[in-house]
Amino acid sequence: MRLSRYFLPTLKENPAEAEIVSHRLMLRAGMIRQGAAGIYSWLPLGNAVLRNIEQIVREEQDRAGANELLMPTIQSSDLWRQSGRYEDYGKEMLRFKDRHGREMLYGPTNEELITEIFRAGAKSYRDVPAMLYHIQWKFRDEVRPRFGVMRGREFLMKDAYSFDLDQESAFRAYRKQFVTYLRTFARMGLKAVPMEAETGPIGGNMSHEFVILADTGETEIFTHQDLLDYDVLGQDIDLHDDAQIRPIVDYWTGQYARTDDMHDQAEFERQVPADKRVQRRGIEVGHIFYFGTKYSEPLEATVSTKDGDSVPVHMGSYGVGVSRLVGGLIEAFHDEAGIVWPESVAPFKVGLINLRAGDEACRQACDDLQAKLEQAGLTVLHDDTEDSPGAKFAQMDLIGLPWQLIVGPKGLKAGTVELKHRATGERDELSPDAALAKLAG
RNA sequence: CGGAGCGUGGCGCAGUCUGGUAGCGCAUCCGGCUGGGGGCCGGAAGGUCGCAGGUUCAAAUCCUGCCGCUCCGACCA
Repeated sequence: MRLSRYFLPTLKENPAEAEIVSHRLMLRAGMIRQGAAGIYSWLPLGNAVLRNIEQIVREEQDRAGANELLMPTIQSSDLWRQSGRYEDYGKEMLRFKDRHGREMLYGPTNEELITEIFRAGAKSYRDVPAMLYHIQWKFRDEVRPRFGVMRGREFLMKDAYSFDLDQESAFRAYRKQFVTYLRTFARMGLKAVPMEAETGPIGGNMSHEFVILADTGETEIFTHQDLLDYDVLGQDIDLHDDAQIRPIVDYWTGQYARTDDMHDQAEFERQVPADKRVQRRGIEVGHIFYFGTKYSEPLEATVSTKDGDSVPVHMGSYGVGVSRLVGGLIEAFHDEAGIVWPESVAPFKVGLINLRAGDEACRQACDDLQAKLEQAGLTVLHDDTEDSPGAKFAQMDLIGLPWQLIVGPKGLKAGTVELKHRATGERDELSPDAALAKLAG
């Protein structure tokens, strides 16, 4: 992609309304534009990141055997009355009427709808266990939206739902998602820690919040260093084998990991040796629940057992704040100059900078490099504009692409280009071919 | 929902107290110079001063009402 043909309205100055670093950087990097309080348009650069995150979440859900579907953003009030939540949810739920006067709502979550879908399609114990998920926009009319996309009113969320014959089977589904979450966040380069959590308005009796580490995060967490060093991606785990995932879940849940509101200093010191105690800040990006038959009973989502009895299914739900993660990732990965994307979610892998757009040799070298990088399957943002070098460096640092490939007339005469690693600041002068080999390899 | 504050060109702000025909920096456009960390010179364009009403010879400025946005708190992915 040529920068001259890419809609990237970056800002040199800080917008006044943005207080926290991720919000500020997202606005400055031209990723989002606010439409109303807590409601954002995703500009091309922001959208690219959102899609990358979404894809990682999707791949890991698929890996866990969940089936993707897509439920609507708008729901009718009927099911919500059946579950009793139409009254409970309060003003956070955006309600309105269609032209026929029917009560509609913009879905803040989907337990009712998915339960109804399952009820209609599953009748027998043979239809469980089942796990369904979708990635869809939701709306919660927060009293006070803030922190940009981290606490917006409209947000993109992955929510998965599990349906099982009994509690033990439901717990297996829960463990599967638990490990899937560890994998999902690890793939984004994040350190995520599951914390025992209050269940909140969704209800139920087992729940973990997944908190990612970020120095600017709003939550204080206390935990054991070993959890942060745990390598889940390095293991070859069969998620469908409970014997393999159970020890992992037991290990994690056996360690001290609490947020400040649940923290007990004496208990912390008792459980964690002094040199392993970690007190850091974090952001909640995922939440998993087991809630049994809370929805299946009132909505009559039952299956028949082998004996011919009809029993309500045991359910769990598993959420990931996809759009929130964009902000969360920036909170975790930024420096003075701007964003520092982990490679797995970066909007482009390489920023190709032509320092002298008017120079024929530079132009040819850059066109050639862009073509070859793209042939190698790498995404490239090629700055082919007439801006001054300083402006180009500053902008490229701001948008945080992992690699900068810098081509200037002086280097070219010497047969070299410069490869800069955004995260470490490391620079290498090497031949264009060597740079290609390093990036493509 | 309680408390605080802010709405003036795309962005950041001054001007409001003390009414007199709207200004600065950045960005944009044109020309030239420059060319490894948001460069320089010259020229240009761009604003119903959030909206409505009122006071006044005259309102960005004073008064009333409304709308929007932000921050702190309570609440949440």
